[in-house]
Amino acid sequence: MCQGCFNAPVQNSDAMALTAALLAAAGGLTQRIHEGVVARGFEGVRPAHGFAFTRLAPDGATVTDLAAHLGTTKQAASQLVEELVRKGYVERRPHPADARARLVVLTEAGWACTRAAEEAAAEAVGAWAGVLGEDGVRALRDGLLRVAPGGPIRPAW
Amino acid sequence: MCQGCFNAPVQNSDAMALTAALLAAAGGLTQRIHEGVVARGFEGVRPAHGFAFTRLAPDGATVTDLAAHLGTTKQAASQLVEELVRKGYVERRPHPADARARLVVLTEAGWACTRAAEEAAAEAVGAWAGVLGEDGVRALRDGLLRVAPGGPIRPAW
DNA sequence: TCCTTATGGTCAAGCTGCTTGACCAATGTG
DNA sequence: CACATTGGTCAAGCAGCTTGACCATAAGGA
Repeated sequence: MCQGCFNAPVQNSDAMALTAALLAAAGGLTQRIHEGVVARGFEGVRPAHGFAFTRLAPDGATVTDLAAHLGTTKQAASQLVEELVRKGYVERRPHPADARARLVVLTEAGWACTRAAEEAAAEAVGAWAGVLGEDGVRALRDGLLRVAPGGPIRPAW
Repeated sequence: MCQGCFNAPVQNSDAMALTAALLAAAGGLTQRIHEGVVARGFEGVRPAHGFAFTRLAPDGATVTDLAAHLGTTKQAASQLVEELVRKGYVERRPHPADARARLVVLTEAGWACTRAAEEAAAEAVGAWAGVLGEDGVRALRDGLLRVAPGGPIRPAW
């Protein structure tokens, strides 16, 4: 075993504990948000759709933009958009400045779903505030932001 | 929009920021551990295998145990074990107390890979200590542990 | 201008990891 | 000793993604 790592200030077992806690928290939070969205009446949506919504929300985006945001191929992004169109959450509009491109924008249902996800997230995080307190949650968020500034938007494993 | 949520102490946008930071941190850390494991010469391993290793490490486990740990069907767990057997990381031994069951245990290569993952995790978390300090990392870990005690081991989305 | 290259998007085929369903061997329970 | 239960595998199918090919528009240079 690498002596440097073995003798590092942060012990291996601690690192694994942090990793496990991080994965558990992320997985649990994602799950709760998803359940909250479903409970609010939005069916046929997966967490992956939420990652797409965060990119589409402000002013829409092209399929290529979305693919870059999600870290997938543009074919995969196109299929995801097609699915969201079928389900009524987004629609394709002609791009105002490029006849090749198509601007994908949220429909009213898409906006409603996005708001539902925000509510569900606030609810789940609110439960955390009951354990850590408002300050604790803020500290957690700030620590994570400082530590993962450029992390992947769509964790895939 | 739900007024209760809108007026909640933790604002929706804050909740989404925390969620994004959490996902980015988890995704980034997983990615770095994976890269560290690959850099140490272990090929053909995916993060999902690491989740399996953490269950098999102490004394081995049955396929059914593993399936429960990973949150999948036992068929999926069986296929994963088959793959790990092919790659030399685990082996199936007869179960000492039940002739139906088979005990899946790590081989020497499996142990080496587990140690490599621990080293890579310690390395990645060590980099975080450079930003947050030792105390900051500890606080982060403790906060996460308090907030996600029973979260899923294998985040899937 | 025309030709060439780059870019946005889709269609089609294939692969991988998982699921459901069926089944067998061994266990335990009355 | 029947009979339901449990551990495990085989087989088929599905969902989400990838690679490869292709078309339409755009951008840039001679």
